[in-house]
Amino acid sequence: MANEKQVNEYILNRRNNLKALKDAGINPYPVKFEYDITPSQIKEIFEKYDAAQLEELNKKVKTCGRIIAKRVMGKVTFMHIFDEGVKLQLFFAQDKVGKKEYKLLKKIEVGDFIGVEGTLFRTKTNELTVNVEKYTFLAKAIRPLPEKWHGLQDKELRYRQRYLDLLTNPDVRKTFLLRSRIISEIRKFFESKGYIEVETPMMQLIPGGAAARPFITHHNALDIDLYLRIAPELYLKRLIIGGFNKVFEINRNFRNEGVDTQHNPEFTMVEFYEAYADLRDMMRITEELFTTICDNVIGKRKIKYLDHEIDFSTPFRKMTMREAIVEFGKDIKFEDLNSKETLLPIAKKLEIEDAEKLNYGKLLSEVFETVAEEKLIQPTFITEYPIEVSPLTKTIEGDERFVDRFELFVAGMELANAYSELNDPDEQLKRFKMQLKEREKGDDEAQMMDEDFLVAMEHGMPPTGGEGIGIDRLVMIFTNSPSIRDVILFPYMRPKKEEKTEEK
RNA sequence: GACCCCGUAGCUCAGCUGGUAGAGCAUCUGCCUUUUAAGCAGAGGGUCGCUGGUUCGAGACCAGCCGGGGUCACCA
Repeated sequence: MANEKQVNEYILNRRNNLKALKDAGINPYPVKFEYDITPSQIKEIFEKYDAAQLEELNKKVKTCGRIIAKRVMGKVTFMHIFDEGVKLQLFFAQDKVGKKEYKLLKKIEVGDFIGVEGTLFRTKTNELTVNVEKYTFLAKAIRPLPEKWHGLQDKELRYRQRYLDLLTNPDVRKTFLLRSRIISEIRKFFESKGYIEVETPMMQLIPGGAAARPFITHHNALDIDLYLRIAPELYLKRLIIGGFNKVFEINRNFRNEGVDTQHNPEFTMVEFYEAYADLRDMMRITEELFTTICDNVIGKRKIKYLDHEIDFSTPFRKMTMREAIVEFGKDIKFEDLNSKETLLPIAKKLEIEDAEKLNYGKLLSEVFETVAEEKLIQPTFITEYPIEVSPLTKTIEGDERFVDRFELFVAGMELANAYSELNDPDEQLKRFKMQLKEREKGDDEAQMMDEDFLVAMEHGMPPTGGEGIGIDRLVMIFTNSPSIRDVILFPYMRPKKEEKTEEK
């Protein structure tokens, strides 16, 4: 991407050095370097040896990395290379590497990759260092790296050029390492319980399983529009019907909605289903999963998140949606929550938009979100969701208005959503029809009818518990990150407008 | 989508009440055999996000646009 405007003195200098290396018969981009030890292994193994021990050991190493600092002192030069988050110092003396080789060192600069052979020793200031005898040029950088001790601060550049962020800001590297370990732990957790990992379509004819606007794409050969999935739910249930009793999927969902500190258009969920399980089982699994991550990845069950201390000790608190409204809402009584008529004045007072247009269940959810959601700091299961907002969930015995569902809240964020899955095909048809009516009323997030899914369910679906957990938000909590962008390597960014480059 | 804040050298940042641009790192030249934010001496580097406007004069003031951050709305 040689942009005319970006050809500046830095790039010119570096290109000149590149040419000088080539002229000296050096391949600036060789195929391979056979190292026998990495900088981090050197630090790990030899940090405990003192100067005298190292001298006696006379340990030869062959290692490599990216140059991040260079200090020329006449006929000796110090460099630091960086590899896998670890810094290692190199020492070059003209006497040792040879006059010609030492002179060529001038063409090697910060950002370049280098391989070295030499012996380990300690400098006067006691730093473990490679006394280089031979070096090999590994790759040339023709753009400079960001400044060395402030790192890259500009948020826009950090997100757009995450590789620079990762190189210069150690905490960022840590966050993404932790993310990787958390996902690995989640995978191990489900596998150890006999779940199998599956992959279901990302491109769907009918985007089901959640209430959200989808992205639309087009298949040219078939000349049909397809949707990027908003959830894998309906496909995972087809697998339960197909006799896989425990399945999970860790993958991306896509929702065509606003972007903020808790929402990215594509985000990662783990969704899992277990035949013959119900909502209580899902609660237990959720508690166990969170404590497993605490124990195996973080090392403790009480963690700091922003201004809060979050305590993942089990059991997590459980409240019904209505109980939460009464607890956190001012002057709201339980009796007020039983009908649209009694809810309306409360909703109006809370300035909920178009409250009179909402049905009972939506109104109740809106009131809950306004009054309680952000106050649910400690892990809390909220249960008994209204049927109107839960078209895929079984009702509670004895009260047809509510369903057997929970959402888990931590630090005021929705982290998980679980159901005793609806498996009665006639009831499911009724629920889809309810959704269609809402859609006709203008709710473009109401769910679409999926007849193929209904046919699957008509073949018989066992009682099933299912759940989805938002991995990005979970990682936010465990890495103390205030924004979802801090836990997604390449978050959504508006494309940069092309600047017209005038010819000169 | 609304509102608030931000955009100055490769990077990190100053720049007053409007008077034609500054520092540190980095780069280039020279010196230097134990430095680590190496040091010393010197040099170069800018479409002040973009486009208009006000003004004798704009990095600064005004308008619009582009990009970013945040709050709210939306997203159960």
